[in-house]
This record gives sequence, C-alpha cells and structure tokens, in this order.
Amino acid sequence: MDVPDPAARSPKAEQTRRAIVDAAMRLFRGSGYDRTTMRAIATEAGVSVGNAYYYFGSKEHLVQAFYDQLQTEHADAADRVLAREKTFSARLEGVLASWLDVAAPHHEFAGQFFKNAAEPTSPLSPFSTESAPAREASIALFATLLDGSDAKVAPALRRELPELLWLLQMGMVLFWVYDQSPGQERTRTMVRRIVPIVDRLVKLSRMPVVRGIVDDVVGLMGELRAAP
Amino acid sequence: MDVPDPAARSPKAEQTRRAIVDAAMRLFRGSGYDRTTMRAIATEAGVSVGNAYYYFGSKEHLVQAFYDQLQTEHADAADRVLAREKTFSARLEGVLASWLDVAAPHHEFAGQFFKNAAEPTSPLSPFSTESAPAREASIALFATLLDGSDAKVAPALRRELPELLWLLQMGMVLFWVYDQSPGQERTRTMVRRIVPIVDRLVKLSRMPVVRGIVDDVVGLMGELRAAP
DNA sequence: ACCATTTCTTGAACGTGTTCAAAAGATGGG
DNA sequence: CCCATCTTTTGAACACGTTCAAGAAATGGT
Repeated sequence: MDVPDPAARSPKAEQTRRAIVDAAMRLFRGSGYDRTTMRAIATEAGVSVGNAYYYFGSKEHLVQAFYDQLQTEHADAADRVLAREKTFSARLEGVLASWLDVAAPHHEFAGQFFKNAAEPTSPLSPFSTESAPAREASIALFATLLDGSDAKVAPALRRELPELLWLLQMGMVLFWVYDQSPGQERTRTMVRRIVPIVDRLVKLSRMPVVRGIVDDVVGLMGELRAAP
Repeated sequence: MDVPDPAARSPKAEQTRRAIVDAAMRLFRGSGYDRTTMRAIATEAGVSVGNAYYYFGSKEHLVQAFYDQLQTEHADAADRVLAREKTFSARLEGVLASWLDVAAPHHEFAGQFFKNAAEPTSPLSPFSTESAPAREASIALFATLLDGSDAKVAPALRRELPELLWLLQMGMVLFWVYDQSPGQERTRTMVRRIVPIVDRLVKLSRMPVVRGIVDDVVGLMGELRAAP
C-alpha cells in the first residue's frame, strides 16, 4: 500500500513509474477502465505486476494521474476563456463548456471509474482530503472568474459564490456522467440554458426581498464548514 | 445473469430465495458490504454459490432487496408525518428527517455500496430504468406532500416542484453518505436549516421578479425531459 | 407408471485485483 | 574491494465475484 516518497526518486525509478502510467493511460483509453487488467498494464509497461503495485497502491491510484492531467488541461483552457471574455455569463459558460471539451474524449472511461470516485472513502472523491488541492485550485479558478467579471454580487454572497459555482460544476459533471445522448449534447444544452439563469440569480441576490435568503444560505454554508 | 420470473415461483424456490436474501442482509449488516463474500452468504443460507447466482444476477442485485425495504419503511414513516403535519415546511422537514431515521442504522453499509449505485450503468442507480418505479413512487410522495399542504405555489412550478423536491432529497442523501460526523448530525442540521430556505423560495416563486427565473427553470426541465 | 421438459442445485474453474517473501540491483561507508 | 543497508523488481499465491457444464428434483402430459 505504501508508495515511495516522490521527493526521493531515482531517475531510474521515475522512468519505471512513467512507463507504468503511460501504459495505463494508453490501455484505459483504448479499452476502458474495467476491461484493462493490471496484468495487461504491467506487460505493456514491460514490468511485473508486483512492480506496478510498488509504485501505485491500487488500480484506482493509477486514475489519479489521468485526473490530474484533465485538471491541468481544463485550467489552461479556462485561462484562455478568461483572457478573452469579460462578462460574468460568458466567462461562466466558457469555463463550463471548456471542461466538457477537454473531458469529451474520455466520457465512456469517466463513467466507468466514476463509481470509484463516488465512494466516500476513495482518495478520488472530490470531497476527500487527498483531492483538497485540486478542489481548492478549482474553487480559486471560479474566484478569478468572478473577480475579473462585470458581476455585481451581494457582499455576503461574494465570499461563498466561488464554492457555489464549483458545486454547480460538480452537478454538471454528475449530469454529464449520466448523459447518454450522442456527444453529450444534453449536457451542453443544459449548460447553455442554466448559465443565464445563474446570471439572473446573482443579479437578483442584491434585491431586498431576496437578500434574506442569500444570508440564510451563506450562514448555512458557514455553519456546515465550521462543524466538522 | 437471467433470473427466474417472480410470477412463476414455486414455494420451495421462494423459500430458497428468501433464505439467500436473509443471509445476505444479516451478513451485510454485521460485516458490511465489502467484507461479506458471496461464499459466506451461500454458506449462511445453506446453499451453493452457484445457487445464489441462479436467483440473483450479481452481488449488487442482492442490495436491491435492501433498497426496496428501505423505501417501504420510509414510505410508511412519511405517511405518518403527512397525516400529522399540515404546513409545507413541517411536512417537508418531517419527510426528509424520517428518511434519515430509517437509514441511520445502515450508514456505514450504505456508504460502502454507494459506489455501485453511482455507476451510470448500474441498475441501482437512482436514474436507471430499473429503479424508475421507486423513483416515481418517491416523486409521487412529494406531490402528496405538496397537495396536502398550505403552500401557495406558482402554477408553472407546481408541476415540476415534486421532482425538484426529489432532487433535493437526492442531494441530502449524497450529503449524508459523505457525512462523517457522529450520528450524521451535520446532515440533520443541514435539513433543519435548508427547509425554511426552500419554504421561502417557494413563497418567493410567485413574485413578479422571480417568476421569470421560475419559468426559465421549468422550461429547462421540460426541455431536458423531452430530449432523450 | 413412464418419459420429456422445465426448474433448481452443485462445485469446480476462470479471470480479476492484490499481497508478499524473496531475490536482484543500487548505494555508500570502511 | 566488501559488506550492510536500502531501493527496486519479481512471480507465485490468495481471496474474491462470476460462469458453466452437469446433474438432481420437480412437473406434467400420455
């Protein structure tokens, strides 16, 4: 289960590690997660099964590499969107749509390993401590999205909105995973139509009648964060 | 994989079937889903492994029985709540809280098999065609909750609100599965505080400014339903 | 009573993810 | 150069979910 300290890796070890990750990626992409066996990955990488387990605690851990790569690709694509677009809704739609773009080639694969990420104890779970860095990076992206936009947000909401937008993205991912339409066209439709709604909700958040609810929601989020 | 038609079951077969389900429930409850093996279930039930697979296509299918039982228990508890409470928020909080009550003893077990339910292709997925009856029963429950309450809902929303409340419950279940606080106290807090928010949102739905958004949301839901 | 057909039951076998003791290789101090 | 120690690698073995050919038991028509 234990894995060598990444800081102290000999070049040879690093080479073996990469060979295993690359082989896994190739096979996952070609045959899907379930149909790719650890034996096949080891053979493809030119090592023994046990050696793969020396570097990766489980088959699941091999997916983390894929996960990281996706996150990086999305961050790049999102940066390009944010450099180009200035309005809140264009920025939001661009960021969400670019996630769909980078993830599209992996839809089937993603559906197969989604069950692993869903398990509460899994390190791949978006709520796990292991994925906290990725989660915070993603929330920070939505903060940038917001800061550089023309949106006028109720002050109370400003602090919590990035996390709420991240939750929106999680919802989108959930929808996408279950989306069986060709090219996941339904998810794209959903995004295109939900962004204006969010935009209007944010605008409404400053209205006196609505502000009470906003405060409630913000208060609840604060309490839940403090509790654990 | 094929399983005998439930309509045409001899008493003997039914007895064997029950023995397997009961053994599985006992062991699941005692040792959790993952640590309970099909061999142990078969031994406990006094049959062979192959026989268990004659009645249940997979280990996952054995969970369906647990699932159904939970649903039935919740429906009963919810009925008692709806007979007692008349205001919308009391009914909603009662129904959600009673789900937590009936599910509480199985929190650990539920977390373990949640990953199976999360896989899009799984029959246990709340969005699968196999669980459509359970899903529709649950949505119908929320329709009853609404109809018998004092809530004045915008007409456009009335049709979609039961499904939205069902989605709220799905969100609660998700939160609950990940909730590691003792007795899942955080989820209870979340429910207690989110119900008044929903209540206010529903009231707000009739306001002229908000009505536009409500129409958008309802329109989006209709479109997504029509698409597949 | 007999056979044909269907229903039910068995246990060995397969392929899988994972573990582990042991070996091989690398490193560094004397 | 040699030994001790640490890192890396191996492949056999384990436990599991699942399948399947074969047999046993029930059923029903003649």
